[in-house]
This record gives sequence, C-alpha cells and structure tokens, in this order.
Amino acid sequence: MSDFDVFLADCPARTTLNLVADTWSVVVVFGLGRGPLRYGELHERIGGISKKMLTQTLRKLERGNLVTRRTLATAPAGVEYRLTDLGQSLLEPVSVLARWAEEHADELAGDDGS
Amino acid sequence: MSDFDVFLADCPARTTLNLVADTWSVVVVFGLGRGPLRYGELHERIGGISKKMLTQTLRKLERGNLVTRRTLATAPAGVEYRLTDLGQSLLEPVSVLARWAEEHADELAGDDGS
DNA sequence: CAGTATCCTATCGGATACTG
DNA sequence: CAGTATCCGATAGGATACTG
Repeated sequence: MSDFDVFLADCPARTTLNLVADTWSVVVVFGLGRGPLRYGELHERIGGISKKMLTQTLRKLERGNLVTRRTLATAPAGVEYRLTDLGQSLLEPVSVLARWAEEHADELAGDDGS
Repeated sequence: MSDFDVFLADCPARTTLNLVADTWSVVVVFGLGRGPLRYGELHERIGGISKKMLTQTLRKLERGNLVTRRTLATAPAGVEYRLTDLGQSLLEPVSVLARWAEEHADELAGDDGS
C-alpha cells in the first residue's frame, strides 16, 4: 500500500508513470533485462531506435535512478549500461507488458495509428 | 511463444507496444479495470487529462479493439466505455505497471523531466 | 452529456554531420 | 566507440470555444 495514486495529476506516481510508460523506455529496460550492455550493443539490439533517442532515453532513465552508466577500461574504451536495483524491480512489470505485446500483436485490429 | 519481437522495428509487436505503452493509455485502461465507466466519469477519475486527449486515447484504444463504446438509452443519454476481452487481458500488465509506479514513486531521484 | 474544432506551443524523433 | 549538435517535419497535448 502506498500513498501514491496514478489517477492524480500532481502525484509523484503520475510523474513516475510518465517516465517509464513510453515505448523506448520499455524496450530499453527490457533490453537490459538479461544483463549489462554497451551502448552499441543496445543500439544494435533495439531495431529502429536512433542514437539520439537511445541517448535521450538512457539519460532519462539515469536521472530516474533506473540505469547506471559505467565507463569501461577496455581498449577501445566502451560504456556499459546496467539496471540499478530499482531498474531491476521495474524489469518485471516491463517484461509482462512487452510479452503481452508480443503475444497479442495479431489480435489488434488495424493498429495503424491513422 | 509468439513469432513477434518488440526489438524488431517493423514487427507488429512494436506497433502494439506503441499503442499501449504511453501514460494515457495505461491510465485509461487501468481506470476501466473495475468495470465500465461513462465518458464523464472517466474524465473525472483521471486527473489532468483534457477532453481532447481522453477522446483521442479512447478512439485509439477502440481502433486497437481494446475498448468498446456503447450509447446508453438513459436520460440524459450517456456513453459507456468498457474493456473488451483483449482489453481485459491487457489490464493485468497495465495494473502491474501502474502499481509499480505507485510503490516506487518515492525512490526516483529528480524525476522532473528537465 | 459527450464530444468536435481550432489554435498554439512543446516535445518527439529521424537525418545528417561532427567530435574526443 | 559513444556520443553531441543542428535542422526539420510530425505528433502530443493544453486552452478555449462551440455543438447536438
């Protein structure tokens, strides 16, 4: 039981939902679900995302304390992204949603957003 | 197991995710979770949503076969929105996400989207 | 009551080019 | 490799006014 309510406009729960309830956030968190990935690996795994949106989404998730960024001491140096504990706790909800999308994609009528 | 994959740009699963993975869709579906509601009731329950976005979101969900619209033969006549069976199946994922947002809202750092 | 129509701004998001 | 900078068109989304 929490004091927060997504139905209230000014509630932190709503702000939180705004942060995580969008396609790119869901896919990125889902993508990091099996372990840390480097920027390029994420970019490769997530079809159709531009570097701009990937970076923007990662920064947003970092600010929300869902993801951490770590510079690797390899050569050539890379950057690794990893879910925080909070991010891990989000993984479950996000996975459920992503799997729902995969399992029911063929039941949607004309899902062209015209 | 389905053939669809949210990591693929052109996969129907991605289109589906685009349809449901946004704040208003989540809140509206969550709001209809306890049973059908009239337009005005929805508008009242969901803080901060404009009539424009409520209508737009409902139409989008209708097109996706997640919600049905029914005109009531009452006086003064109203309109009732109800989750379809497919919408009901989405309720679970969406509820998990909404509850996560409520339970972890205080753990996010500065979640102002600056 | 349940919308639609219009206006206007902010953000989304791809394309391209550039950097340490 | 992992970004940033800039440009630009498309969409999100609030405000207000109007309608059957």
